[in-house]
Amino acid sequence: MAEGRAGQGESLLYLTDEQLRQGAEAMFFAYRGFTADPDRILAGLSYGRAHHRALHFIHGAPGTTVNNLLAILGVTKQSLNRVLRSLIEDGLVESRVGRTDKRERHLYLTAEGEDLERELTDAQRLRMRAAFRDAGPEAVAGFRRVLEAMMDPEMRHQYQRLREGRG
Amino acid sequence: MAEGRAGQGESLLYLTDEQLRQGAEAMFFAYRGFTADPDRILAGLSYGRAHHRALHFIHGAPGTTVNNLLAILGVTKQSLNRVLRSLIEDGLVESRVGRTDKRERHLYLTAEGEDLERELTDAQRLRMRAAFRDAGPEAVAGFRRVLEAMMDPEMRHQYQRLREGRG
DNA sequence: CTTGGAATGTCAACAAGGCTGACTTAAAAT
DNA sequence: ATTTTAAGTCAGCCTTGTTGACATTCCAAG
Repeated sequence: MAEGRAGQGESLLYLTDEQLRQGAEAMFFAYRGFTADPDRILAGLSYGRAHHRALHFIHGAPGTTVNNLLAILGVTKQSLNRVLRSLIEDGLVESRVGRTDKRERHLYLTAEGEDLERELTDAQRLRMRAAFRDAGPEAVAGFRRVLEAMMDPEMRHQYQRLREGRG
Repeated sequence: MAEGRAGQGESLLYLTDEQLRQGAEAMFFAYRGFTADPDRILAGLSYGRAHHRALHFIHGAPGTTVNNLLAILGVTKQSLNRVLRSLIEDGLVESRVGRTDKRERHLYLTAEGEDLERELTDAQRLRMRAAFRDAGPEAVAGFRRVLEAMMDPEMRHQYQRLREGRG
């Protein structure tokens, strides 16, 4: 179906069903690569991808609350809690009761937590750096533009807030 | 590729740790958007993302064998089998014994299977089409170049074989 | 004040979908 | 005839999602 419109002369060729199909497959295979390196490291420890995500975002926004993290990660609080609990028990994350609102817990990485975060992120960054270098700056800009357009609006705001929060 | 070299003065700015961090976060948020629409549909039925993947690749390569599918999906046969069994029982997938090699099972979607595949894919495509249109053809080309560079080499071959197999 | 509702976080139990290991059956290859 | 390969099954484990029930804390309305 669709396919339509391709005419026009020059090209909405990147909007054909086949192109969209290829885009979907590219997302699927690339995401596997994207998570492969940290997953390999985590397999040894008794942690999974969820722990990596928590470490990543706590590192990026120290002192964030559980609720905040919930919104970013998009999981239920019960699901996050399990992950957080093991990280806290193992001394990778510190949870401090809020001083103004004692219901809140503010989250920080310990030195040990920072170490693991760096190890995981370095593995991931190595691959991403190579991909970015191979593809070149123009491609990277396009990559980001498409990904941003693909997010749910709410997630796009989260993403942009994080960017701005770090300059 | 190439492009590289962007030059000393000019900008390897897209390779700074902060840029790579943003790239990682973009992947995370975008992948959530990417899977959100089909997930919503599947939630109602008693299927999950794994079923969608199976339907997608059987649709794209009718008659593929179980082993083939295993390689593409990158899961164990036990894991795939659970999914495949329910799809076969429910009449969405047909499994035919190979004529030249009777050990093999060749997989096809039934009419009903095609229907669900199309429903899921349409939902996903709608979002992707909008993202591609917003970002423009240049960006889409870059998007694909970066994703391809991010895949494991083995997966990149799978991806390219699929592309070629469909022109 | 006090009290009731909302926000925050915790505990328990369940399901999906990965995984490994052991084993069977049938067909093909040697 | 023996070994290897393709597929499938059974059992059991782990991670990471889910709901539901509950405790604590805060805050605002009465």
